[in-house]
Amino acid sequence: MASRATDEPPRERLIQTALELLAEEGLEGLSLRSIARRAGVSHGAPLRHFASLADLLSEVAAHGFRVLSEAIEKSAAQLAPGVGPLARLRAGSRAYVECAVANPALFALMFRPELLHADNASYRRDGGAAFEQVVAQVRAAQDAGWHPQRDTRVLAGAVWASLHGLAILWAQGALSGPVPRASLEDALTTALELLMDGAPGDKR
Amino acid sequence: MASRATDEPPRERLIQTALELLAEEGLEGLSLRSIARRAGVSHGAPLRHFASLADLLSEVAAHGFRVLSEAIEKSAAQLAPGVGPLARLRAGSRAYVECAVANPALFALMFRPELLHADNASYRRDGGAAFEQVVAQVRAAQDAGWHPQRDTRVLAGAVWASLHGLAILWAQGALSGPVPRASLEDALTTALELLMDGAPGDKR
DNA sequence: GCAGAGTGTTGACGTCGTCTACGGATATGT
DNA sequence: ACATATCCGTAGACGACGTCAACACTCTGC
Repeated sequence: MASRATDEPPRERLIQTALELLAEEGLEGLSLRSIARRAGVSHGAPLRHFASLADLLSEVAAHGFRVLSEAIEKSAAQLAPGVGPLARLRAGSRAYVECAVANPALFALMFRPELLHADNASYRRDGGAAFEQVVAQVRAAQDAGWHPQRDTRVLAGAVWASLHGLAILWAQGALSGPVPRASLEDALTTALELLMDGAPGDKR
Repeated sequence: MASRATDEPPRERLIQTALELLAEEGLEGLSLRSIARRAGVSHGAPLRHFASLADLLSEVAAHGFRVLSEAIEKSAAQLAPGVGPLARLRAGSRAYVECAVANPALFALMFRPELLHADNASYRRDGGAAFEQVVAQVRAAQDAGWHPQRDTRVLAGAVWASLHGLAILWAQGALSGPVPRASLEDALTTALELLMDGAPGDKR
C-alpha cells in the first residue's frame, strides 16, 4: 500500500510536508529545497505550484491561522451553555496562547512578514478571520456590560496584542529566563486577570 | 577631514554600519556581505571581529536593548518629582511601545532567536537589564498598593508581554489592517487602562 | 493523432555564510 | 637593528540557498 500522502494534490502535499518540517526542525530548517527533498521531488518542483518560497510559506501560515481559529472556537464550544460572554472571551484567550505554545514554530512563521507575501489571499483571509473571532467575543462581552463604551475594534486590538505578546514570548522561550520556569502558566492567568477583571462583567 | 567613523575600532564601526543598514533596508537587507560592502571592506573582514553573523547581530540586538532601556529611563526621569510609581510604570510602558515603533526593524531583530546567538554575553546582559527595569517599576507600583499580593516577577512578565505584543504587532504593521489606522494610539491607551486601572494605585 | 495543460527533472546563475591561505602593518622584546 | 607576534584586511574556494530556463513525460479532449 502506498502512503496516503502520494495521491493528494501536489500543492497540499507540499504544504503538509512544510508543516511537518516546521514542527520538527523549526524555522531555520524550512527552505524550498529541504521541503522538496522531504517530499521526494527535485529542487525545482515546488515552483511549479507556488510562485516563490514566500508564497508557499504564506499558505503554511494561513493553515496556522485556521488551526488557531479552530482552537478558539472549540474552547468556546465546550463551555457549559450557561456561562457568560466574558468567560468565553477568557477561554478563547487561553486557547490562543496555548495553541501558540503547542505549535511554536508555526506560530512564529505566521508573524514573520519578511518571510511571507503579505498580500497572499489565503493569508489575509484566514488571518482576518481569526481576528474577527476575537472581535466577536469582545463584542459579546461588551453587550454583557464589559467596557461597553469602548470602541470594539480598538478594544479587541488591545486584548489581542496582549495575548499575542504572551504567546510569542512564551513560545520562543523568552520568558523562561526572567520569569521562573514554573510560573509561565501563572503569567497567563495574571495577564487575563489584569485585562478582564475589576470591571463589571458576568459571573466569574 | 576623514569621516569620524574611520578611526573608531572596527568592531564598533561594523555594529554602527549594521544599525544604519537595518534602519534603511530592514531585516531582509542585513547580510554579512552587505554590511561589509557598506563598511567598505572585503566580504571576509567582519569575521575577523565576530565569530559569525549571528554573533554580530546579537551585538546589534544588545545595542537595541540599551536604546530601549534609555528610553524607559528617560520617560521616568522627565516626570514631575511628585508623581507616583504607577504613573511612572505607565510612562515607561508608553516609552517601550513608542521606542519599538520608532525603530521597527531593530526591535524585530531583538526578538528573532533564529538570527541570534541566544547565549551571547552582551545580548543576555542588556536584555536582562531591560527586563529588570520593568521589574523595578512594577515593584515600586506594588509598594504603592497596586496588586501588592502578586508575585512581582510574574506580574512584570505579564505586563511586559502585553506591551511587547502591542509593540511588535504595531511595529510590523499587523494592527493597521484590522484596527482602523487612526486608532493605533488608542489601542495603546486602551491596553494601559485595561492593565493598570481599576485597582488601588496612586494618583492617576 | 495531436495540441495543450499539468507536473517533474536538470543545470545554470547570483547571493549567501563560512573557511583557509596569504599579506601587510604595527608594536614589542632583545 | 632585527625578529616575532598580533591585528586587520584580502582573495579564493566550498556548499546551500532561491530562482529561472530548457526539456521531458504524462494525461485529456478534440
